[in-house]
Amino acid sequence: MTSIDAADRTGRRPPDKFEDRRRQLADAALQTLASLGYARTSLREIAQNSEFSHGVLHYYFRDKVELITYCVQRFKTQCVERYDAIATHATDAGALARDAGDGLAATLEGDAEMHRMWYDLRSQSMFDESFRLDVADIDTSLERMIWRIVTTYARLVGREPTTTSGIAYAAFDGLFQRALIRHLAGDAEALDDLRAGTRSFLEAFV
Amino acid sequence: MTSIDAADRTGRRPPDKFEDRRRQLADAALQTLASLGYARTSLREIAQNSEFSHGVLHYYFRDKVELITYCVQRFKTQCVERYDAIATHATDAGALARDAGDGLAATLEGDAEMHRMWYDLRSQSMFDESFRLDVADIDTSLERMIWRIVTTYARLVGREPTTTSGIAYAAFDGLFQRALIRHLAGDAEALDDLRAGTRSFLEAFV
DNA sequence: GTGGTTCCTGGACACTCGTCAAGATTTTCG
DNA sequence: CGAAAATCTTGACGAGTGTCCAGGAACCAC
Repeated sequence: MTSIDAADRTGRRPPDKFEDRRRQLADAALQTLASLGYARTSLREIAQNSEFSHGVLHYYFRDKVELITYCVQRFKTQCVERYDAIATHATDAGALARDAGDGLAATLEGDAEMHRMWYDLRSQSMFDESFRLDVADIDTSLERMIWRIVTTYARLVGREPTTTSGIAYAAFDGLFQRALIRHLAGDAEALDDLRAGTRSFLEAFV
Repeated sequence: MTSIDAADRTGRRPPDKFEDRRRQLADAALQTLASLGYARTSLREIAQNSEFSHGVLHYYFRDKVELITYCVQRFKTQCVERYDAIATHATDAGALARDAGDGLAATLEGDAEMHRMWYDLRSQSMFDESFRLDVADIDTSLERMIWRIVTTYARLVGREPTTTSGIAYAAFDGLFQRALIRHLAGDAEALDDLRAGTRSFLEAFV
Protein backbone atom coordinates (compact mmCIF):
# COMPACT_ATOMS: atom_id res chain seq x y z
CA MET A 1 0.00 0.00 0.00
CA THR A 2 1.86 3.08 -1.24
CA SER A 3 0.17 5.68 0.85
CA ILE A 4 -0.65 8.69 -1.30
CA ASP A 5 -2.79 11.17 0.49
CA ALA A 6 -5.86 12.77 -0.98
CA ALA A 7 -4.14 16.06 -1.74
CA ASP A 8 -1.64 14.42 -4.07
CA ARG A 9 -4.20 12.18 -5.64
CA THR A 10 -6.26 15.19 -6.65
CA GLY A 11 -3.93 16.07 -9.48
CA ARG A 12 -3.12 12.59 -10.79
CA ARG A 13 -3.67 11.31 -14.31
CA PRO A 14 -7.03 9.63 -14.70
CA PRO A 15 -9.32 11.97 -12.78
CA ASP A 16 -12.33 10.04 -13.96
CA LYS A 17 -13.17 7.68 -11.12
CA PHE A 18 -11.54 9.68 -8.37
CA GLU A 19 -13.20 12.95 -9.25
CA ASP A 20 -16.52 11.22 -9.84
CA ARG A 21 -16.44 9.75 -6.37
CA ARG A 22 -15.60 13.15 -4.91
CA ARG A 23 -18.60 14.62 -6.66
CA GLN A 24 -20.81 11.79 -5.45
CA LEU A 25 -19.73 12.24 -1.86
CA ALA A 26 -20.04 16.01 -2.13
CA ASP A 27 -23.61 15.59 -3.32
CA ALA A 28 -24.39 13.47 -0.27
CA ALA A 29 -22.83 16.20 1.85
CA LEU A 30 -24.88 18.89 0.14
CA GLN A 31 -28.03 16.87 0.74
CA THR A 32 -27.13 16.59 4.43
CA LEU A 33 -26.31 20.28 4.71
CA ALA A 34 -29.63 21.13 3.09
CA SER A 35 -31.69 19.01 5.43
CA LEU A 36 -29.84 19.44 8.73
CA GLY A 37 -27.96 22.71 8.41
CA TYR A 38 -24.26 23.33 8.85
CA ALA A 39 -24.29 23.15 12.65
CA ARG A 40 -25.73 19.62 12.70
CA THR A 41 -23.92 18.14 9.72
CA SER A 42 -21.40 15.45 10.71
CA LEU A 43 -19.23 13.20 8.59
CA ARG A 44 -21.09 10.11 9.75
CA GLU A 45 -24.41 11.69 8.81
CA ILE A 46 -23.03 12.54 5.38
CA ALA A 47 -21.81 8.98 4.91
CA GLN A 48 -25.26 7.66 5.81
CA ASN A 49 -26.71 9.78 3.02
CA SER A 50 -24.28 8.07 0.66
CA GLU A 51 -23.72 4.38 -0.02
CA PHE A 52 -20.39 4.32 1.77
CA SER A 53 -19.08 4.26 5.31
CA HIS A 54 -17.75 7.27 7.13
CA GLY A 55 -14.10 6.33 6.77
CA VAL A 56 -14.08 6.82 3.01
CA LEU A 57 -14.50 10.55 3.37
CA HIS A 58 -10.90 10.90 4.54
CA TYR A 59 -9.79 8.87 1.57
CA TYR A 60 -11.21 11.43 -0.86
CA PHE A 61 -10.87 14.58 1.24
CA ARG A 62 -8.07 15.69 3.54
CA ASP A 63 -10.46 16.87 6.24
CA LYS A 64 -13.94 18.21 6.79
CA VAL A 65 -13.02 21.71 5.70
CA GLU A 66 -11.84 20.50 2.30
CA LEU A 67 -15.05 18.52 1.88
CA ILE A 68 -17.28 21.48 2.71
CA THR A 69 -15.23 23.79 0.54
CA TYR A 70 -15.54 21.35 -2.33
CA CYS A 71 -19.28 21.27 -1.69
CA VAL A 72 -19.55 25.04 -1.94
CA GLN A 73 -17.64 25.05 -5.23
CA ARG A 74 -19.79 22.27 -6.59
CA PHE A 75 -22.91 24.07 -5.48
CA LYS A 76 -21.72 27.09 -7.39
CA THR A 77 -21.46 25.29 -10.71
CA GLN A 78 -24.97 23.93 -10.23
CA CYS A 79 -26.14 27.46 -9.42
CA VAL A 80 -24.92 29.24 -12.51
CA GLU A 81 -26.03 26.59 -14.96
CA ARG A 82 -29.41 26.50 -13.30
CA TYR A 83 -30.14 30.21 -13.11
CA ASP A 84 -28.70 31.23 -16.43
CA ALA A 85 -31.92 30.00 -17.91
CA ILE A 86 -34.17 32.32 -15.95
CA ALA A 87 -35.98 34.87 -18.05
CA THR A 88 -33.88 35.15 -21.15
CA HIS A 89 -36.40 34.55 -23.89
CA ALA A 90 -38.91 37.32 -23.24
CA THR A 91 -39.79 39.87 -25.87
CA ASP A 92 -41.62 42.49 -23.84
CA ALA A 93 -41.02 44.02 -20.44
CA GLY A 94 -44.22 42.77 -18.85
CA ALA A 95 -43.53 39.19 -19.83
CA LEU A 96 -39.94 39.44 -18.60
CA ALA A 97 -41.05 40.72 -15.21
CA ARG A 98 -43.60 37.94 -14.97
CA ASP A 99 -41.15 35.25 -16.07
CA ALA A 100 -38.48 36.47 -13.66
CA GLY A 101 -40.90 36.48 -10.76
CA ASP A 102 -42.23 33.05 -11.71
CA GLY A 103 -38.72 31.68 -12.11
CA LEU A 104 -37.62 32.91 -8.71
CA ALA A 105 -40.80 31.64 -7.10
CA ALA A 106 -40.45 28.26 -8.80
CA THR A 107 -36.89 27.62 -7.62
CA LEU A 108 -37.72 28.92 -4.17
CA GLU A 109 -40.56 26.43 -3.86
CA GLY A 110 -38.80 23.55 -5.58
CA ASP A 111 -35.35 23.93 -4.08
CA ALA A 112 -36.20 25.50 -0.74
CA GLU A 113 -33.84 23.29 1.23
CA MET A 114 -30.98 24.01 -1.13
CA HIS A 115 -31.53 27.73 -0.83
CA ARG A 116 -31.61 27.69 2.96
CA MET A 117 -28.34 25.80 2.84
CA TRP A 118 -26.86 28.58 0.73
CA TYR A 119 -27.87 31.23 3.25
CA ASP A 120 -26.58 29.04 6.06
CA LEU A 121 -23.19 28.64 4.41
CA ARG A 122 -23.01 32.33 3.60
CA SER A 123 -23.60 33.10 7.27
CA GLN A 124 -20.85 30.65 8.14
CA SER A 125 -18.49 32.53 5.85
CA MET A 126 -18.85 35.53 8.15
CA PHE A 127 -17.27 33.47 10.94
CA ASP A 128 -15.01 31.09 9.05
CA GLU A 129 -12.55 32.48 6.56
CA SER A 130 -12.21 29.14 4.80
CA PHE A 131 -15.43 29.59 2.87
CA ARG A 132 -15.18 33.30 2.22
CA LEU A 133 -13.67 33.26 -1.26
CA ASP A 134 -15.96 30.59 -2.66
CA VAL A 135 -19.02 32.21 -1.14
CA ALA A 136 -18.04 35.58 -2.57
CA ASP A 137 -17.61 33.89 -5.93
CA ILE A 138 -21.14 32.53 -5.86
CA ASP A 139 -22.48 35.91 -4.81
CA THR A 140 -20.76 37.49 -7.80
CA SER A 141 -22.33 35.09 -10.27
CA LEU A 142 -25.74 35.56 -8.72
CA GLU A 143 -25.23 39.30 -8.97
CA ARG A 144 -24.49 38.92 -12.67
CA MET A 145 -27.64 36.89 -13.17
CA ILE A 146 -29.80 39.55 -11.50
CA TRP A 147 -28.07 42.31 -13.43
CA ARG A 148 -28.75 40.56 -16.70
CA ILE A 149 -32.45 40.52 -15.88
CA VAL A 150 -32.42 44.18 -14.89
CA THR A 151 -30.54 45.35 -17.98
CA THR A 152 -32.71 43.25 -20.27
CA TYR A 153 -35.79 44.76 -18.66
CA ALA A 154 -34.33 48.24 -19.09
CA ARG A 155 -33.65 47.59 -22.77
CA LEU A 156 -37.18 46.33 -23.33
CA VAL A 157 -38.73 49.46 -21.79
CA GLY A 158 -36.19 51.68 -23.54
CA ARG A 159 -34.64 53.16 -20.41
CA GLU A 160 -31.45 52.85 -18.37
CA PRO A 161 -31.02 51.18 -14.99
CA THR A 162 -31.09 53.74 -12.17
CA THR A 163 -28.84 51.78 -9.84
CA THR A 164 -25.75 49.62 -9.78
CA SER A 165 -25.62 45.87 -10.15
CA GLY A 166 -24.49 45.44 -6.54
CA ILE A 167 -27.41 47.40 -5.14
CA ALA A 168 -29.90 45.65 -7.39
CA TYR A 169 -28.60 42.25 -6.34
CA ALA A 170 -28.73 43.21 -2.68
CA ALA A 171 -32.40 44.10 -3.05
CA PHE A 172 -33.37 40.94 -4.92
CA ASP A 173 -31.34 38.81 -2.54
CA GLY A 174 -33.08 40.35 0.45
CA LEU A 175 -36.41 39.82 -1.22
CA PHE A 176 -35.67 36.19 -2.00
CA GLN A 177 -34.31 35.43 1.45
CA ARG A 178 -37.33 36.97 3.12
CA ALA A 179 -39.68 35.00 0.91
CA LEU A 180 -37.76 31.81 1.65
CA ILE A 181 -37.96 32.28 5.41
CA ARG A 182 -41.67 32.99 5.24
CA HIS A 183 -42.26 30.07 2.88
CA LEU A 184 -40.45 27.68 5.20
CA ALA A 185 -42.51 29.01 8.09
CA GLY A 186 -45.67 28.06 6.23
CA ASP A 187 -46.68 31.50 4.96
CA ALA A 188 -48.79 30.83 1.86
CA GLU A 189 -48.44 34.41 0.61
CA ALA A 190 -44.66 34.28 0.48
CA LEU A 191 -44.47 33.16 -3.13
CA ASP A 192 -46.94 35.73 -4.41
CA ASP A 193 -45.19 38.46 -2.48
CA LEU A 194 -41.93 37.39 -4.12
CA ARG A 195 -43.52 37.75 -7.54
CA ALA A 196 -44.98 41.13 -6.63
CA GLY A 197 -41.66 42.28 -5.19
CA THR A 198 -39.85 41.26 -8.36
CA ARG A 199 -42.15 43.42 -10.47
CA SER A 200 -41.86 46.25 -7.96
CA PHE A 201 -38.05 46.18 -8.02
CA LEU A 202 -37.81 46.04 -11.78
CA GLU A 203 -40.04 49.10 -12.06
CA ALA A 204 -38.14 50.91 -9.33
CA PHE A 205 -34.66 50.20 -10.66
CA VAL A 206 -34.98 51.32 -14.28
CA MET B 1 -32.72 21.12 49.33
CA THR B 2 -36.25 21.49 48.01
CA SER B 3 -35.57 20.89 44.38
CA ILE B 4 -37.40 23.50 42.32
CA ASP B 5 -36.43 23.37 38.70
CA ALA B 6 -35.69 26.40 36.61
CA ALA B 7 -39.05 26.39 34.87
CA ASP B 8 -40.94 26.84 38.14
CA ARG B 9 -38.48 29.35 39.47
CA THR B 10 -39.08 31.57 36.47
CA GLY B 11 -42.43 32.71 37.83
CA ARG B 12 -41.58 33.06 41.50
CA ARG B 13 -41.96 36.19 43.60
CA PRO B 14 -38.79 38.23 43.71
CA PRO B 15 -37.65 38.07 40.11
CA ASP B 16 -34.93 40.60 40.81
CA LYS B 17 -31.85 38.49 41.41
CA PHE B 18 -32.96 35.46 39.43
CA GLU B 19 -33.92 37.39 36.31
CA ASP B 20 -30.83 39.53 36.57
CA ARG B 21 -28.63 36.47 36.56
CA ARG B 22 -30.48 35.09 33.56
CA ARG B 23 -29.83 38.32 31.70
CA GLN B 24 -26.20 38.27 32.72
CA LEU B 25 -25.70 34.71 31.49
CA ALA B 26 -27.63 35.44 28.31
CA ASP B 27 -25.31 38.35 27.61
CA ALA B 28 -22.33 36.05 27.94
CA ALA B 29 -24.05 33.67 25.55
CA LEU B 30 -24.74 36.46 23.08
CA GLN B 31 -21.11 37.51 23.23
CA THR B 32 -20.06 33.93 22.51
CA LEU B 33 -22.54 33.56 19.66
CA ALA B 34 -21.27 36.80 18.15
CA SER B 35 -17.64 35.78 18.23
CA LEU B 36 -17.84 32.06 17.42
CA GLY B 37 -21.14 31.61 15.61
CA TYR B 38 -23.99 29.27 16.47
CA ALA B 39 -22.29 26.11 15.22
CA ARG B 40 -19.29 26.51 17.54
CA THR B 41 -21.04 27.87 20.62
CA SER B 42 -20.96 25.43 23.54
CA LEU B 43 -22.20 25.81 27.08
CA ARG B 44 -18.69 25.60 28.49
CA GLU B 45 -17.53 28.33 26.14
CA ILE B 46 -20.44 30.50 27.23
CA ALA B 47 -19.58 29.91 30.87
CA GLN B 48 -15.99 30.92 30.22
CA ASN B 49 -17.24 34.23 28.86
CA SER B 50 -19.08 34.72 32.14
CA GLU B 51 -17.77 34.64 35.69
CA PHE B 52 -19.39 31.32 36.49
CA SER B 53 -18.83 27.67 35.84
CA HIS B 54 -20.68 25.69 33.21
CA GLY B 55 -22.95 23.93 35.68
CA VAL B 56 -24.82 27.08 36.61
CA LEU B 57 -26.39 27.35 33.17
CA HIS B 58 -28.72 24.47 33.98
CA TYR B 59 -29.65 26.17 37.22
CA TYR B 60 -31.03 29.18 35.36
CA PHE B 61 -32.12 27.52 32.11
CA ARG B 62 -33.78 24.17 31.50
CA ASP B 63 -31.55 23.33 28.55
CA LYS B 64 -29.52 24.88 25.78
CA VAL B 65 -32.57 25.61 23.64
CA GLU B 66 -34.19 27.68 26.38
CA LEU B 67 -30.96 29.61 26.85
CA ILE B 68 -30.59 30.41 23.16
CA THR B 69 -34.27 31.29 22.87
CA TYR B 70 -33.90 33.65 25.82
CA CYS B 71 -30.87 35.15 24.10
CA VAL B 72 -32.83 35.84 20.94
CA GLN B 73 -35.60 37.52 22.91
CA ARG B 74 -33.10 39.59 24.85
CA PHE B 75 -31.35 40.54 21.63
CA LYS B 76 -34.67 41.76 20.30
CA THR B 77 -35.24 44.23 23.13
CA GLN B 78 -31.76 45.61 22.61
CA CYS B 79 -32.47 45.90 18.90
CA VAL B 80 -35.63 47.96 19.05
CA GLU B 81 -34.39 50.37 21.69
CA ARG B 82 -31.18 50.83 19.76
CA TYR B 83 -32.59 51.40 16.31
CA ASP B 84 -35.60 53.46 17.26
CA ALA B 85 -33.18 56.37 17.50
CA ILE B 86 -32.02 56.16 13.88
CA ALA B 87 -32.98 59.10 11.77
CA THR B 88 -35.94 60.58 13.57
CA HIS B 89 -34.90 64.18 14.01
CA ALA B 90 -34.32 65.24 10.44
CA THR B 91 -36.16 68.16 8.90
CA ASP B 92 -35.43 67.73 5.22
CA ALA B 93 -35.29 64.71 2.94
CA GLY B 94 -31.63 65.01 2.07
CA ALA B 95 -30.57 65.13 5.71
CA LEU B 96 -32.81 62.20 6.53
CA ALA B 97 -31.30 60.08 3.77
CA ARG B 98 -27.82 61.01 4.94
CA ASP B 99 -28.60 60.35 8.61
CA ALA B 100 -30.19 57.00 7.82
CA GLY B 101 -27.23 55.88 5.75
CA ASP B 102 -24.78 57.10 8.38
CA GLY B 103 -26.75 55.39 11.13
CA LEU B 104 -26.81 52.07 9.34
CA ALA B 105 -23.13 52.34 8.48
CA ALA B 106 -22.25 53.27 12.06
CA THR B 107 -24.00 50.29 13.63
CA LEU B 108 -22.67 47.98 10.95
CA GLU B 109 -19.12 49.04 11.74
CA GLY B 110 -19.53 49.25 15.50
CA ASP B 111 -21.64 46.15 16.06
CA ALA B 112 -20.49 43.97 13.19
CA GLU B 113 -20.17 40.83 15.30
CA MET B 114 -23.63 41.32 16.73
CA HIS B 115 -25.12 41.71 13.30
CA ARG B 116 -23.48 38.59 11.91
CA MET B 117 -24.86 36.73 14.90
CA TRP B 118 -28.33 37.94 13.96
CA TYR B 119 -28.00 36.62 10.41
CA ASP B 120 -26.58 33.38 11.75
CA LEU B 121 -29.51 32.87 14.11
CA ARG B 122 -31.98 33.80 11.41
CA SER B 123 -30.45 31.13 9.19
CA GLN B 124 -30.76 28.68 12.04
CA SER B 125 -34.46 29.48 12.31
CA MET B 126 -34.88 28.02 8.81
CA PHE B 127 -33.73 24.64 10.17
CA ASP B 128 -34.88 24.76 13.78
CA GLU B 129 -38.47 25.63 14.55
CA SER B 130 -37.60 26.60 18.12
CA PHE B 131 -36.32 30.01 17.10
CA ARG B 132 -38.79 30.76 14.35
CA LEU B 133 -41.31 32.82 16.28
CA ASP B 134 -38.77 34.99 18.07
CA VAL B 135 -36.80 35.54 14.89
CA ALA B 136 -39.95 36.51 13.01
CA ASP B 137 -40.74 38.92 15.83
CA ILE B 138 -37.42 40.67 15.46
CA ASP B 139 -37.85 40.83 11.71
CA THR B 140 -41.19 42.52 12.19
CA SER B 141 -39.78 45.22 14.45
CA LEU B 142 -36.91 45.83 12.06
CA GLU B 143 -39.42 46.11 9.25
CA ARG B 144 -41.29 48.75 11.23
CA MET B 145 -38.10 50.71 11.78
CA ILE B 146 -37.29 50.73 8.07
CA TRP B 147 -40.85 51.64 7.21
CA ARG B 148 -40.77 54.60 9.57
CA ILE B 149 -37.71 55.91 7.76
CA VAL B 150 -39.32 55.41 4.35
CA THR B 151 -42.61 57.06 5.31
CA THR B 152 -40.84 59.96 6.99
CA TYR B 153 -38.75 60.44 3.86
CA ALA B 154 -41.89 60.31 1.73
CA ARG B 155 -43.57 62.94 3.90
CA LEU B 156 -40.55 65.25 3.66
CA VAL B 157 -40.48 65.08 -0.14
CA GLY B 158 -44.28 65.37 -0.30
CA ARG B 159 -44.92 62.04 -2.02
CA GLU B 160 -46.20 58.59 -1.17
CA PRO B 161 -44.19 55.37 -0.84
CA THR B 162 -44.37 53.31 -4.03
CA THR B 163 -43.96 49.95 -2.30
CA THR B 164 -45.01 48.01 0.76
CA SER B 165 -43.21 47.92 4.07
CA GLY B 166 -42.30 44.26 3.57
CA ILE B 167 -40.66 44.85 0.21
CA ALA B 168 -38.83 47.93 1.44
CA TYR B 169 -37.49 46.02 4.44
CA ALA B 170 -36.38 43.14 2.25
CA ALA B 171 -34.36 45.53 0.11
CA PHE B 172 -32.70 47.31 3.03
CA ASP B 173 -32.02 44.05 4.78
CA GLY B 174 -30.35 42.65 1.69
CA LEU B 175 -28.33 45.81 1.34
CA PHE B 176 -27.22 45.72 4.96
CA GLN B 177 -26.35 42.04 4.90
CA ARG B 178 -24.31 42.42 1.76
CA ALA B 179 -22.44 45.38 3.23
CA LEU B 180 -21.79 43.41 6.40
CA ILE B 181 -20.33 40.44 4.57
CA ARG B 182 -18.09 42.66 2.49
CA HIS B 183 -17.07 44.69 5.54
CA LEU B 184 -16.10 41.56 7.44
CA ALA B 185 -14.12 40.38 4.42
CA GLY B 186 -12.08 43.57 4.58
CA ASP B 187 -13.76 45.49 1.76
CA ALA B 188 -13.13 49.15 2.54
CA GLU B 189 -15.87 50.33 0.18
CA ALA B 190 -18.61 48.37 1.91
CA LEU B 191 -19.65 51.19 4.24
CA ASP B 192 -19.78 53.83 1.53
CA ASP B 193 -21.76 51.51 -0.70
CA LEU B 194 -24.21 51.00 2.13
CA ARG B 195 -24.68 54.75 2.41
CA ALA B 196 -25.08 55.11 -1.34
CA GLY B 197 -27.52 52.21 -1.43
CA THR B 198 -29.60 53.76 1.33
CA ARG B 199 -30.00 56.97 -0.67
CA SER B 200 -30.71 54.98 -3.81
CA PHE B 201 -33.46 52.94 -2.15
CA LEU B 202 -35.12 55.95 -0.56
CA GLU B 203 -35.28 57.67 -3.93
CA ALA B 204 -36.51 54.53 -5.66
CA PHE B 205 -39.21 53.68 -3.11
CA VAL B 206 -41.11 56.98 -2.89
C1' DG C 1 -24.38 31.43 66.19
C1' DT C 2 -27.69 28.21 63.91
C1' DG C 3 -30.58 26.04 60.64
C1' DG C 4 -32.63 26.44 56.23
C1' DT C 5 -32.80 28.20 51.70
C1' DT C 6 -30.54 29.67 47.71
C1' DC C 7 -26.75 29.69 44.76
C1' DC C 8 -22.74 27.79 42.62
C1' DT C 9 -18.87 24.36 41.73
C1' DG C 10 -16.72 20.55 39.81
C1' DG C 11 -16.84 16.14 38.31
C1' DA C 12 -19.10 12.32 36.23
C1' DC C 13 -22.25 10.29 32.67
C1' DA C 14 -23.28 8.84 28.06
C1' DC C 15 -22.77 10.33 23.73
C1' DT C 16 -20.99 12.38 19.32
C1' DC C 17 -17.36 14.46 16.97
C1' DG C 18 -13.17 14.47 13.48
C1' DT C 19 -9.42 11.76 12.57
C1' DC C 20 -6.66 7.92 11.73
C1' DA C 21 -4.86 3.35 10.60
C1' DA C 22 -4.94 -1.69 10.05
C1' DG C 23 -6.93 -4.94 7.49
C1' DA C 24 -10.41 -6.74 4.16
C1' DT C 25 -12.14 -6.18 -0.37
C1' DT C 26 -12.20 -4.95 -5.11
C1' DT C 27 -10.00 -3.53 -9.30
C1' DT C 28 -6.21 -3.37 -12.53
C1' DC C 29 -2.92 -5.37 -15.40
C1' DG C 30 1.25 -7.99 -16.71
C1' DC D 1 -4.15 -16.63 -12.72
C1' DG D 2 -1.72 -13.80 -9.35
C1' DA D 3 0.54 -9.87 -7.64
C1' DA D 4 0.20 -5.06 -7.00
C1' DA D 5 -2.50 -1.07 -6.56
C1' DA D 6 -6.66 1.19 -5.48
C1' DT D 7 -10.66 1.33 -2.74
C1' DC D 8 -13.54 0.62 1.19
C1' DT D 9 -14.83 -1.07 6.06
C1' DT D 10 -14.35 -1.25 10.71
C1' DG D 11 -13.04 -0.07 15.00
C1' DA D 12 -10.47 2.67 17.82
C1' DC D 13 -8.51 7.19 19.87
C1' DG D 14 -8.87 11.51 22.33
C1' DA D 15 -11.36 15.53 22.64
C1' DG D 16 -15.59 17.88 23.16
C1' DT D 17 -20.65 17.90 23.81
C1' DG D 18 -25.24 18.54 26.78
C1' DT D 19 -26.93 17.06 30.92
C1' DC D 20 -27.22 15.87 35.60
C1' DC D 21 -26.07 15.70 40.51
C1' DA D 22 -23.70 15.45 45.09
C1' DG D 23 -21.91 18.60 47.90
C1' DG D 24 -19.73 22.96 49.25
C1' DA D 25 -20.41 28.07 49.81
C1' DA D 26 -23.04 32.10 50.64
C1' DC D 27 -26.90 34.27 52.39
C1' DC D 28 -30.69 35.28 55.58
C1' DA D 29 -34.17 35.03 59.14
C1' DC D 30 -34.31 33.75 63.87
